[in-house]
Amino acid sequence: MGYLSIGEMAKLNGLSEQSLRLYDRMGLISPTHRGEENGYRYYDIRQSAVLDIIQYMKSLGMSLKEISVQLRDPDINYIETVLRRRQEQVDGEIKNLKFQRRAIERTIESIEHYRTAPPDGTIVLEYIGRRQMYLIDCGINFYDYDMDEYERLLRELKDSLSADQLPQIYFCNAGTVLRQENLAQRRFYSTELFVFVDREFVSADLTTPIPASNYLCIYCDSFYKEKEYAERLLQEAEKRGYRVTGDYLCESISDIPMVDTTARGMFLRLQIPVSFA
Amino acid sequence: MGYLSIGEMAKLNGLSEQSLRLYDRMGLISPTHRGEENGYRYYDIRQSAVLDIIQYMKSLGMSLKEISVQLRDPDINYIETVLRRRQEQVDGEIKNLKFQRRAIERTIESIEHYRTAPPDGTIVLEYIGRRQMYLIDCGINFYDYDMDEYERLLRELKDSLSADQLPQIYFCNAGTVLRQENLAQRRFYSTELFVFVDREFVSADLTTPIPASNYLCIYCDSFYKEKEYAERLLQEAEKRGYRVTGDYLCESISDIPMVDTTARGMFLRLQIPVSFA
DNA sequence: GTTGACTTTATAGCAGCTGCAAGGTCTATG
DNA sequence: CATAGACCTTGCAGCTGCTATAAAGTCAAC
Repeated sequence: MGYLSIGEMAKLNGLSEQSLRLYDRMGLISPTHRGEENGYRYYDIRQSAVLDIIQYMKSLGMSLKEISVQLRDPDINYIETVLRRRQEQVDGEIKNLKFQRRAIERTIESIEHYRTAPPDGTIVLEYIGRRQMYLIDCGINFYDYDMDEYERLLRELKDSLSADQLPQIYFCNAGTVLRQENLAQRRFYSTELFVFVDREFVSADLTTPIPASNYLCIYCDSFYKEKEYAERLLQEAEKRGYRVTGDYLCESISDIPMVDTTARGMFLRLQIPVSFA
Repeated sequence: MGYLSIGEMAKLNGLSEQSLRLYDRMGLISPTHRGEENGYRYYDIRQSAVLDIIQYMKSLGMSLKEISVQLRDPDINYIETVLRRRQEQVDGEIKNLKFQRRAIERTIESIEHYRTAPPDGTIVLEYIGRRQMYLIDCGINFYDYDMDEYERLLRELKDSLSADQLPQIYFCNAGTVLRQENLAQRRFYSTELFVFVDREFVSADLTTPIPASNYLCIYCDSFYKEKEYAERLLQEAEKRGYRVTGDYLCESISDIPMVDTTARGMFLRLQIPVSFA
């Protein structure tokens, strides 16, 4: 009495007939009976318990092969090991997803910023809140080189990020620092690259805080105009009677959507913190 | 000057040569040059920017095909849509993983419980803290039927769980309730199945709280001994002069590791809440 | 006896790679 | 100049956990 055909068993347990056949072939679970004449698979409803276990083990990230080994020769210690391994893995995945979640927010904000950004060459005064940067010193003055070398240095930044277990995703918001004293003397010398990161996600000893301030900013759509525009920025600050209060930043805005398949699409916001006095 | 071979490009960007060749074939990114004679791929380091974008898009869950479309004909609005879609997806995944994380903890506890559990037939008094159960009324008195029907009802519970968007993973901790008044009259009539769930993860209106209490418990290794053991439990309570203060529960412990490939491996803890007086 | 729902096996495909084989090429050293 | 060893090319097979399809056989109901 009461055997279930493959279709009934599948429906009852919410999986496909194909999966049941696959599990049979892989030795996870075979029907208790086979039709003598027709070769049909007939399952006992109690085998649902095995399907539950299979499902559970799958959710633990075990492969079908591993599962079949466990079903054949169950080892509770092994299961416990898998559970603990999986627990750590899940913790890691949660952390990653939280990173990613934040990075996506950041990109959306960045796109909005890009959309509303003034055209190339515009100078504006903006208040920018407190930020946190992840900084590396690459030991090479990139102003002496061109785009190629800059790309090479970006790779270094990228490697450094991943060495510190930070998600690559922050990488879309990179930039460079020019120290206040160098800028004052029009000396384009800098070896420092950064990405902006989140204070709440990245440990404090890896990051450098940038205080909130009013910034005099100029928007720029090419890597090659940077020096010229920076000069304009300084002149404008002087004209307006602002005092420069910190380091100059060259921030790349919305790197991602600016796709140019031969080179990095650039939209930069060059900025210097200023006070009025 | 300075073209990169496929190996250099791969190393620089932390992916395999095979992947670069795949991306070429799929039309995501082709080397700017090809060796005339030897057919070698030569990349421009600036193409790293494209690889960054590809990586970013991949992390957004886009397929290589979608990515190639976007690279060919970028649409910032589409990107934003993908970003928002991905954001929701990430939120869902985080929620799921938190569920899973908790369920794994629960299973590990369950295994530990199983390891230290007394042998079949032992009666002990245990304090059990507050619990939360997800309960369904299946409308059928399962004491009138055997294991087959019980399996069928478990499937119903399972469907109900997934209809309420709860993870199947809780399913490993199922059990049945017998109301106090029925037990008192030795009337084995119950239509209620449950799984234990977490208060913090499952909305309150889906769950029923079980207060903390001392429970007189008997451990049982077979479905078929339940009635007999429940009777023993009642007699023991009487002998010790305890008063039954609530519903009887039949809780299955560590369902998962008890693998018997023909039927559900059972280890039950039958329990009645009692007070002394 | 026919219809239509079911079953069987076998085979191919998916995505995003990895790995291998067979063959050609580059560069450095002897 | 020869040769070794690192590199490159294409093409094909394989991985996982399915899904989809085809061709053929079976069952239950009318």
